[in-house]
Amino acid sequence: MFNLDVLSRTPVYEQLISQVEEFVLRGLLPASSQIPSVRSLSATLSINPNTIQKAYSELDRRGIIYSVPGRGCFISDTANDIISASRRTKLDELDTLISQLLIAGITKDEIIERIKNI
Amino acid sequence: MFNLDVLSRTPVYEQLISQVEEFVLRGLLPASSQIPSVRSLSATLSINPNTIQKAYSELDRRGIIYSVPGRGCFISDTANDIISASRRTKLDELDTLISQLLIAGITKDEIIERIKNI
Amino acid sequence: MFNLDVLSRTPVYEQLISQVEEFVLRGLLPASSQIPSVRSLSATLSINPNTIQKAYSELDRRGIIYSVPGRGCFISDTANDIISASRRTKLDELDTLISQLLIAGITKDEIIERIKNI
Amino acid sequence: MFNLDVLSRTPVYEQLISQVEEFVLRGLLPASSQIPSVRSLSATLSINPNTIQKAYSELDRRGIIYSVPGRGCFISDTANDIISASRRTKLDELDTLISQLLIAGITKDEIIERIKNI
DNA sequence: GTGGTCTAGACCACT
DNA sequence: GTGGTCTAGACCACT
Repeated sequence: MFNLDVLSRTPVYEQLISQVEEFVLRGLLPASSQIPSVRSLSATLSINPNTIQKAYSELDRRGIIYSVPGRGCFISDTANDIISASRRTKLDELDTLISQLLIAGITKDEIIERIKNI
Repeated sequence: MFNLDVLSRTPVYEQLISQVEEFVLRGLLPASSQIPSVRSLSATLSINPNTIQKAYSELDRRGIIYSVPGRGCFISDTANDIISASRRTKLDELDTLISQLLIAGITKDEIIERIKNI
Repeated sequence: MFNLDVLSRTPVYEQLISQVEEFVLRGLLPASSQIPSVRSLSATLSINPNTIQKAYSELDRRGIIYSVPGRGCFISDTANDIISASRRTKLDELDTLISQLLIAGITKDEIIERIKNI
Repeated sequence: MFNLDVLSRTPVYEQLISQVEEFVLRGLLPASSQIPSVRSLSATLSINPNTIQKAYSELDRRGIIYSVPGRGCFISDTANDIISASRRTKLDELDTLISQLLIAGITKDEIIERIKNI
């Protein structure tokens, strides 16, 4: 299900969050559906359970999943909305920031070049 | 001195702010030097004095110029530092935001495409 | 709602800013609540829309309201915090400045007399 | 000549700076006049020489005195102007800050009460 | 002369 | 309808 690269510069728990979000947006993880438990995912992916827990805690904090002690973790009803809103907000912030940079005399080409080098 | 395009989508007062900043960064407007009065610039550029005033107020608020009622407007001692720091901060914010967008599953190409269309 | 005195030495737009802040601090304008539109307030108070706009722009710049073109102006989630922090900062600056004045040989009585005459 | 109180909450070096300034403003220490050496003042006042040095360094940094290695420290030609300008600047800052506090809804009485308690 | 505030009113893009 | 920008021009206090 999940495809993590432990050698990537992007932290594994961020990769996991991204993939859960991606699955929700694509309808592969609908509201109320259960996601793998920390322990099973840890075993399947050979990832330290603390890393899985860190990703799940962040998803829970953002209201994308909710955990029921003793039962497991489930996709919330508002998950799709929250993820969509979050991306829209970040893209809006990007537009605002780019506008400010252009006003500050930094060209689009300079900005794009910088992004390519991240 | 200043070169404004009233037909541009970028507001005239923002163009003026940018150009004052640019001149400061290039050393053409050193600390303590006086910039044209609201009225004289209004006449030279054929721009309403209110528009000039709006740009000058913003520059004053940001500490780049200081205006002395009855005397005129002057480049502050800290102008260069403030402008440089502001640009650095904005570029840092850009890096942070791009990282978050990448984690959110938006690709560099999508981001660059969006920037090109601003 | 708002109570402005056009004859006061304090500019009308500053009076308006103060009163919005006061209402926020007192909980009369909670986060996300909409404030009157530029035009409606202009009509109600018989104040030019540009003056209202000036106050709203400043409140927006400070993060106390956010304006959505075409929709209206709304109290931000952080409005209360921003206003409180700003006041605390200004009082701290006052303490520092007073200390420097005392060191410079200016007495408390002279300072208080000066304040009374502002 | 100088009258320092080691028990005061105001640091001794600040007391010394204040008194040099006061003497300059009153014309008791005219331009080019020599002030006591660090060592002699340390002995006369029974103050650690480092404390005297700290005050002199600050006065030198502000252009109020200049030290000639091997000869001693002297009041600069611009001392009086610098001290006067500094006090005027601080009083201007006070006016600005008080105005902002009043706009922020804090009353003169509250400000004066706070100052009395410093 | 200078900057700062304000009125009166137009036009724009956007919801 | 909404906010944002801009023109045209008046009046103020201050240098």
